[in-house]
Amino acid sequence: MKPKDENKIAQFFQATLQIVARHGLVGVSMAAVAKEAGLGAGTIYTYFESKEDLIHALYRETKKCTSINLCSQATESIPVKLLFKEIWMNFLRYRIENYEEGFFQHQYIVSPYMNENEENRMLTQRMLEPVFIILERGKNEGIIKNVDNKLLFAQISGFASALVDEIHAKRLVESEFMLNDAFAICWDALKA
Amino acid sequence: MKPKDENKIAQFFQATLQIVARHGLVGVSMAAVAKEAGLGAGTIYTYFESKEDLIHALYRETKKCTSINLCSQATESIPVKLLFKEIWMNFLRYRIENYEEGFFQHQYIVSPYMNENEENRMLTQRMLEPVFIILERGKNEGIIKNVDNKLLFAQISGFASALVDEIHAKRLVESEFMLNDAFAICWDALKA
Amino acid sequence: MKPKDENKIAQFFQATLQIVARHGLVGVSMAAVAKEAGLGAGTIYTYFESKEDLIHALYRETKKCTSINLCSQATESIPVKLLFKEIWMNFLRYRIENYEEGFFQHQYIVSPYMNENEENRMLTQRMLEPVFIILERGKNEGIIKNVDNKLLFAQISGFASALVDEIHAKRLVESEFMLNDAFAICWDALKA
Amino acid sequence: MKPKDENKIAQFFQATLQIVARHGLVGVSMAAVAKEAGLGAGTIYTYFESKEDLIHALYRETKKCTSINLCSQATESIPVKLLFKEIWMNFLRYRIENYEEGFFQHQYIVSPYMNENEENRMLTQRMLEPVFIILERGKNEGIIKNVDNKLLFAQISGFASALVDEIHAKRLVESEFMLNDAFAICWDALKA
DNA sequence: TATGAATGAGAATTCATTCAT
DNA sequence: GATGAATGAATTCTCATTCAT
Repeated sequence: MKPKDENKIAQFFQATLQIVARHGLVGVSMAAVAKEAGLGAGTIYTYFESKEDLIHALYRETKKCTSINLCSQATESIPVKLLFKEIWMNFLRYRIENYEEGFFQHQYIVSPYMNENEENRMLTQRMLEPVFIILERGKNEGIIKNVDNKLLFAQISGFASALVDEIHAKRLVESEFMLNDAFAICWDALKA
Repeated sequence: MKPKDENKIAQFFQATLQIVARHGLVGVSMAAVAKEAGLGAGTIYTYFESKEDLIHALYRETKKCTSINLCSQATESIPVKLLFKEIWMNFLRYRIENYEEGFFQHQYIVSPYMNENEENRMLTQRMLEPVFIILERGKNEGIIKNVDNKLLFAQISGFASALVDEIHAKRLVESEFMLNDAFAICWDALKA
Repeated sequence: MKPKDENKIAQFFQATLQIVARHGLVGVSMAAVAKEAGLGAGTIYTYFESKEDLIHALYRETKKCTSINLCSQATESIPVKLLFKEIWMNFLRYRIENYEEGFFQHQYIVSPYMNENEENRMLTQRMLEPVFIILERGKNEGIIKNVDNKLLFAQISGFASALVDEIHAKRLVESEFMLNDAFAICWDALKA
Repeated sequence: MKPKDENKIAQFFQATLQIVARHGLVGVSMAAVAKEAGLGAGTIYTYFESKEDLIHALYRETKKCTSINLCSQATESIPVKLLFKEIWMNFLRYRIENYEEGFFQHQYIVSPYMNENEENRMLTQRMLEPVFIILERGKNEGIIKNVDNKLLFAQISGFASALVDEIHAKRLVESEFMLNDAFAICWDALKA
């Protein structure tokens, strides 16, 4: 992959995201991506070695985007609950705003692609660490249940995903009020 | 004359489930299903009109299996929390035992298949109703948060799915103890 | 082919004729023939060695039927024109009445089946002979053009086929009057 | 970029024509067409949407070729008989020279393809009109039988087809002499 | 470098034929 | 003998990838 034109890479990423949103990861064909991007099919191979490479790279890219938009303002001095709430709200809002990214990530994780790519599996783990650290802080302060972090995290992420899906499907209407209810549920689940 | 062998349907279902577990819904090819089932490729078409038909039918079948193993012993006289816990535990245990079924269902739901099949979309909704009824009972008794059922349900199902995945991936070890912790988390989330 | 049940053979012939009439020779599948005949697919193989065998046998059968219904009343003493007209009218009426037979024969002749079957090619030639004999008589009497019989015969058969098609398609309406016009055309073509 | 090569369309048309000539319309498989054309099977789909599309397009193409080689020199001032003879001879010679085209057209017409394609059915009708106009002129001048044009046309086309077949099969030898005999037969049939 | 035409392996499906019942 | 389920070769078509322009 020769980074001749960063702009084209972004075009291919965006095109792929759109196609996945419309037809799932199964619906991604190189011809479709090229058409959606308004570029030639052969051109994809100037920037990506293969279809697999494109998909894996897009996963890394979206992961990076998510993390950048997450913890930016968070500092250590804030009380655990407030810190967690800020991150939680940031995450929810980002996911709602950028539904395609999350949808793609989910399809990727659930697909054989994820299994084939050790690097991205580790990346996925690494991105959870900030949350694990907060959970540890909460446990030390005695305000979060003293159980396996993975249990707590399953609750956080599972609920968040299901919630975003409901909002995107318009079965739940996004509002400050509703998100506060949702956070209350999440926090009660974690609370010692 | 050799009569249509209802058993073969089960063989094809099982084969499909195995393939989905190994290679995802994308990995399902009629040739692969036939091979896994130890039968000829053409034979599938004696029992299913098309690949789509096979997949949709398998979804219906697994949904039926899940529901049968869920609420059987539950009666109205039991306290809400106990009733809910029984169903929750039944569900979790069934999903852990029959991981492939749940994995397939998830893949089906996030795939274009689900969208194409009105009947199965309605079936999916219908199977949630028992849980919604319990949530209503809990709200009436003032022991469950008085918020939109869909919010509560997102928590229940999202957490359960994530939990089952962690257990299947052996990142969490199944035990009565751990499941009790998990249920405590879930119930705290719902509790008023 | 064991002639256990002549009746079943007739059923398969009739079924094949119907299918060819509806979907052409291309539309003939053993399953379709069996279904139309109301018999099992495997049963066909009790009476015919293969699909090819069925088709070739049906051609022979229809040829036989045509010839039987053609010349029956004709005798040598009748004047050539009257004799020819009787046969011509018999043929036309038979073809109109039994359109499927003629349609099948045409499809057969035009298909690779005909080429593969020396026997049926010769049969086809043999059945023309009575007409050739009449043409010879007419030439000897000086009332028919003294040109190659094949030229005359191309006119007779080509016109007859096209005519039957027009009548079957209801672009021409069958009537004694019209058939007489048609015969006049045909005879003028042959007449010295 | 390699531009779409209009020449390849001609290659696929020619290949299809050859295969139909050898094995009939039934013998046309996309693999066979590609092989005969010396191109990849997938390439056909760059130029045609489907097998059906290829066949229908080829029919239109051959019809266009036939008509171009037919009436070119014909003008209104020529006597009906001469005009008709010129067209008739042109047609016969073209058909003999380009037997595959006519053979394909015939196979197409008697196949289910024709029925499925309204456009080509209408095209077929439209191409007959010039002949119908001549027949009308002949009737007005009292030199052609005053009967339904479709009857006259059945004679013309049926005879012509049968004649071309005989010549192609070498049962009749093409010669100016023979063609004149043949035309005499045809004209006598039409003549009042 | 960008393009999209060309390729052929692989997908779903059909169907003549066989064979267990 | 009759049946129709089972089979796998063959068919149409798709699509990741290559390559001539």
